[in-house]
Parts: sequence; C-alpha cells; structure tokens
Amino acid sequence: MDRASRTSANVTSPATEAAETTGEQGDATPKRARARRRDRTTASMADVARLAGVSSQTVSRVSNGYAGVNEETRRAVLSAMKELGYRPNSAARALKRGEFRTIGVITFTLATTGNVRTLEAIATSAAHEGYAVTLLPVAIPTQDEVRGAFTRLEELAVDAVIVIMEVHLLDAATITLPPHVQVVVVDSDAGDHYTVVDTDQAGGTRTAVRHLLDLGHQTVWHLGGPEGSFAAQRRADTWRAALTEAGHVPPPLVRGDWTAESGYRAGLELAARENCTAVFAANDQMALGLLRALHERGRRVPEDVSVIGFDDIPEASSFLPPLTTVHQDFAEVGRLCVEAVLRKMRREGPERGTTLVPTRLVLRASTAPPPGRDAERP
Amino acid sequence: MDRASRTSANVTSPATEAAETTGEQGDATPKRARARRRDRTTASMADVARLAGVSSQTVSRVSNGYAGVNEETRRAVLSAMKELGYRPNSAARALKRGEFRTIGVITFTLATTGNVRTLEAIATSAAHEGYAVTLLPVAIPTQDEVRGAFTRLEELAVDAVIVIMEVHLLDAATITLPPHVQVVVVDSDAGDHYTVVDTDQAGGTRTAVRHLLDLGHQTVWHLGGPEGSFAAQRRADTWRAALTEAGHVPPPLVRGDWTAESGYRAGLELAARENCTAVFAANDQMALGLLRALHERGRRVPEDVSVIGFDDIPEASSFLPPLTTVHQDFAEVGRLCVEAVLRKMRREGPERGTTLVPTRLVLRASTAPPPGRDAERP
DNA sequence: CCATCGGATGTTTACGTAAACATTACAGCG
DNA sequence: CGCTGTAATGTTTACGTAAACATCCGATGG
Repeated sequence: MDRASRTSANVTSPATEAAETTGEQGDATPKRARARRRDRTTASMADVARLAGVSSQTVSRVSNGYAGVNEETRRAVLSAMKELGYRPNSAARALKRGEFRTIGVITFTLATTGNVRTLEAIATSAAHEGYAVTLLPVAIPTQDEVRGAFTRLEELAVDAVIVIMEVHLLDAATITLPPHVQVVVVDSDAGDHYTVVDTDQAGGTRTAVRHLLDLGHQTVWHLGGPEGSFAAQRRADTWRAALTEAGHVPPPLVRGDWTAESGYRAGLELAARENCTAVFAANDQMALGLLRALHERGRRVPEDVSVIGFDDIPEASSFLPPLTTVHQDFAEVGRLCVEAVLRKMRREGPERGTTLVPTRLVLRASTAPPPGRDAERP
Repeated sequence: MDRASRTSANVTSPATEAAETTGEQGDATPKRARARRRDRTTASMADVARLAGVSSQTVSRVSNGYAGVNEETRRAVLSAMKELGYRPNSAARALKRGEFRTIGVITFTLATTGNVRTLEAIATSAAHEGYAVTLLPVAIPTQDEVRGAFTRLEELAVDAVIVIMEVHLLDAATITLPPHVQVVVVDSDAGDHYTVVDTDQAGGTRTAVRHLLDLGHQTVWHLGGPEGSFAAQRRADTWRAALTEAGHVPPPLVRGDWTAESGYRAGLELAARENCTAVFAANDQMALGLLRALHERGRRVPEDVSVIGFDDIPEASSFLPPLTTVHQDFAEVGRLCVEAVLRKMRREGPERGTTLVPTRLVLRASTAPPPGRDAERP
C-alpha cells in the first residue's frame, strides 16, 4: 500500500519541503519566492547546490561524473540530490550542449512486422547508446504527409533521423532537411545519396528461388509486394533475374499489398493455374493468405504446390503447413541503423553507402519436389 | 536529380551565407564570430531579427502567431525566416515554457499486435495534438529494468507517460515518478490508483464464451495467456465466471505465453482430450498454433472442435479456417490514452479511474455446434 | 622561505526563447 | 492643444545547465 500510494497523484515534491527548511541565503525573500516559479515541483542545480553548500557548478560536475571532485563533496552533493529528488532538466541540458540525444524514426506504418521489429531494435540500440527514440508514424504516404512529418521532426528535438520507407518519396517532396540532421534509410536503393541499411533482398530472393528450382520445379511464380516498396521491387527483380539466369522463363508477376488478404486473392488466381507448382511470396503474411487459397481450391501444400515466404515472422512455424521462408534479421538492421547514424553524427563514417544484412533460409514443411516431375513443359 | 542532391550530405546552411552578407550591426566583429558557435548550421531568432531589422521579441511573436504584429513587419520576419532557414530551437523553447510537448511510452515488447497497434494509435493521436512520442521498450520485464526505463524517461524530455503493461510491476519497483509527470496505464486493473484505459476484457470474454455455449457446447476450454499479464488474468477469470454462471463446469486452464508456438504445444494437449469441443484462446496467435495442432491430430475445425480467438489481427481472416475472434479496437484505446493523459496534464479530468473500450465478436468459420450433440456429460 | 604547480571549487557567461515590462507613436477626444 | 488610450515594437530578464575562466589552498622543490 505504501507503494501503491506512490502514484503521480499522491506525490508531493520533496524539493518544496527541503527548500522551505533551508534558511540561509540572506538575500531578499521576494526574489527567492519568485525564483521558485509557478510550480515548485522540480529542484534545480541551484537548489541542490544550496542544500549541499557548494556551487551549482560543482553539482554539475557531480551530475556529469566529472573527475576533479573531492569524494566527500561528491557524497554531500549526491545526498542533496537524493533528498531533493533532483533530476537534470534535459531541455536546459540540450540547449547548452546543442544536442538532444534523440533519434527520430519516421515510418509509414507499424502494420508490417519488419517495420516494427526494426523499430524495436532501433529503440533498444539507441537506448543502449544513451539516445531516446522519437516516433513519427505517417498514416498515409502522400508526399504532403511526408513533408509534414519531417517538419514536425525538425521542430522536435532530434539529432538524427532514421527513415523506414522508400526514400524516393522524400526526394520527391520539397523537404528542407535541417542541415545538421543525419539521415539513415531502410528499404531503399538510394545508397548513392544516403546511408542505407537494409536486408540483403537480392541474396534472400536468390536463395529462395534456387531452393525451389533445386527441388525440380520448372519455374517459380512470384507473389510480389506493392509498387511503392523498394523491398518488393528488389525481390521481384531478383526473382526474375534468378529465373532467367538459370534458363527458366519467369511467369507473369502477381502482386499483393503485403496483407494476408491480398495473398488470398492472388492465391485464388494462382490456384487456378495447373502449371503453378511453386510460389515465392514476397512476405509471410501473403504466404498465409496464399496457403488458405490453395487449401480452399484443393491444392495441397507442399505435395501439389510449394510455397516459400520472406521475413520469418514468429507465426510462420505455425502455419499449415509450417512455412519455409527467408529469415530476415531485423534486429541487426535496427542495430546497424543506429550505429550508422551515430557514426555519421560523429563524422566517423562515410556520408553514403549501403550496408546489407544477410538472410537465412529456414526450411520447414511448405516446399517439396513438384508432383509429376516432367509433366508439362512449355 | 535536383531533388536527389538535396540530401543531408549536400545541404549547405542558408543561414551561414545570409549571415555573412548581413553587414550592419556596428558592434565588435569578434563578438559576432564567437556568437556564431562552433557550428554555424542553425539560425537563431537573433539572426532572423537582425536580417528583418526588428527585435528578437518580434520574431518570437511572429513565430508563435501572436496577434499584435503589423502585417508588413510580419511578412518581413517570415521572409527573413525563410531566407535563413530558421527553425525554432525546441530545447530553448522547452526550457522557457517548462514543457516538452512529448509523451513517453514505456512497454515491454513490441512483439504483440496489441502493443504495437496501441502504440501506433498513440503516436498518431499525439501528433495530432502537437505532441511527440518518445519510445522506450524494456527488453526484460524485471523490476530493475522497469526502474531503469523510468529513470531514463525522466531524464528525457516527457511531460507524461503511457505505460503499456501491467502496472503492478511498477508499483513493486522502487520508482520515483517525477512529480509532475502524469501516467496512464493500459493492461491493468489499477484504476483505483491510476488512470487506466483498456479493452473491455471481461465483455469480450463473455461474448466469446456465450457464443460457444449458445452453439450447444457442453463447456469451453481456455487457452490462456502468461501469468504476468493483466489481460490474460482478466480473460481467464471472466471465462471461468461466465461458465460457472451458466451452470457449466470450467475445465482446467491451459496456459500459453501469447506466441503461436505456445498455442501449438497447448493445442497438442487439448487435441488429446476427446471431450474438448470448444476452445477459447486468449489471443489469435495462440489460436493459430492451436489450429495447427488440431489439424495435425486430425481434429477438424470447426466440425470436431470450435476455436475462438481474441484480438482480431489482420491475419485472422486468412487462418485455416478463418478465425472467429473478439475484435479489439486498439486504435481507440490509443486515442483514449492520449486524450486521458492530456486531460490529466491540464487538470481537467479525474486523477484515476478506468475507461473500457468495447469489443466486437467477429464471426468467421472456426466455430460450429459440437459434433455429437449430447455425447458425454460429466 | 618563497615560487610554482595542480587539485578542488567558485564565478561568469552564453545557449535560444518568451514572459514581463518599457517605450514609442499616433489617433481620438474633450 | 494637450491628454489618454492603444497598437506596435523594443528591452530586460529568467528558464537550468555547463563551458570557460578565476580563485583558493596546500604541497613540492629549489
């Protein structure tokens, strides 16, 4: 109950009481009273200094772990801090230091696993480096929206920005980037203009396509992602290239929008094609919808049709059948984003270039050799 | 190409050039040079004022849309702002105003749909109100971790905090909440001490259980969530109560940890029970695993076993079979969180109390009457 | 015994903004 | 014609912190 009562509602500021009992300081009382501002909820360095009997500069030194402070003095300051419940004012700190220790993350949506997992990794890595993460989702990816987002981010307190989306939408908008803000981009091929960190889309795609071809499939169909996405584009391009290089004819591309529902619709279409024995879905959600469509149409997976996904979401192992898929290391992508953006801020790294995070094929139960090996041939 | 070159790497500060050409101001040059700081990337109000030939206070008035400014002067200031690429310094602003216009969100994980969707809604609503959202995921929900998170949040710039987790973990930790920071909690029953916004767990659960009983099932099994979660606790309690009230005997509780994998494991167990004809899963992911387990064990859904989930994740409609589930309005929860926390900050609302967001039963294809109506009876 | 050095601490100042207060100029009015 | 009121703008100051610089004091060495 003691604990439960320590809610924000019940908190009384220890700073106030302590200040009341601190009777020295001979100067005019009205000044003191005025100096205590409209709310007397927070203690400043000056308050701590007064209580500890030192200068505020010494408090600052203790607060920042500066070396040249006598151990005894340090303890006195720390104890005063504790008594007053002192917390450094980050606004003042940011103003003085000229940096916010905050990274902004701009993204269209948190509906896709990839964005979320990347974001989570970014937040974790950033926290580890002493940075906070400010989130700014932009609901509708129009150019105006994007601009709006950035404007807000500028006025907010960020030292750097990580963009989780196709950056050409940024280029296309008339955005004035604040000059000192560093940008790192995910899901883009703009490595010649930006610093880009991304999953090795091409590598993952090749692995997937090759796996299906190695099983003996004549060709591989592709259930692609939406047009705006670089990842979708890259996966589709590589899928086509990989087939062509191996001497196979790429069938027409079928597009979805990343959702399971779109995968289902596309799946109904693919299920109707007798010669479709292998499908590479651009993400696991669409693969899920695809599996349902195939099931409804009586095409067994993997006996009749092999399906492979991309992402390796946690649920993929519980699909019917468990999905063979390309594993993305989102955590690593997020980590590298933070690393890259901090390096840029410290002018330690190159201004641009692309870093790719390798993928890994996870074999489960949704792929198998085609049914009648050499059934039909074009 | 013009656009592409407007990257952070290529940006030159318009402020610098303009300042260079601003030759008036007769005072000592060295002072000017020093005042321009180590980096000359940002223009301050003083710079704008100088260029526009007004005082910085007038710039401030224009910047904040203050009324008493001559239209001509206003235009001059705006034009100077544009020329210098002026952006208000939010650190200085926050320091002066005593508020950050930022809401902190603390959460254990972004792995669950609910947290993410709520977070997204919070961010959107907050942005709409002119607030930023600072994210702080805490990897492992130990008490020390929680305390660490809050310490960091305090030192960061937040005016309020939304906690997406069971708040008793907070109570149990020795956290000193900064006195002026308002807290709103999701996933808790601590409405007597905090402001709580949550989905109507009980209502949703009752709807689900009643639906299955109405179909004629003798009883309903429950695949519950992990112990630490209030939502899991609440759903389990209500499930038990609803059964008892209807004169049915609640079977033993089977627990998972929200993941599909845990649902699968639990599902294997449930599939072995002949008398299990209806299962209420505490979330959709576990329902997915459950479906797989039942399928593997040859128990058809919904012919042999009915399954109902909770959450209504987008993928639920693509499960095999499409999942009947309880729809949660996460967007509304997030929106209400922001609303509540802002109201608390403005002292317009009550300090505590619980707001529940209603659920909705979404009927799909995973539920049906039990196989042999009056087969066995306890 | 005094100059010097360096550790410990204090004082001053600036960061950029905006509230509070001060000043100016001009219109309206008796 | 001078007084008053008000709109427009300028000046001063404080927000809380930390860099830069200043001071103090005891120890060390010549």
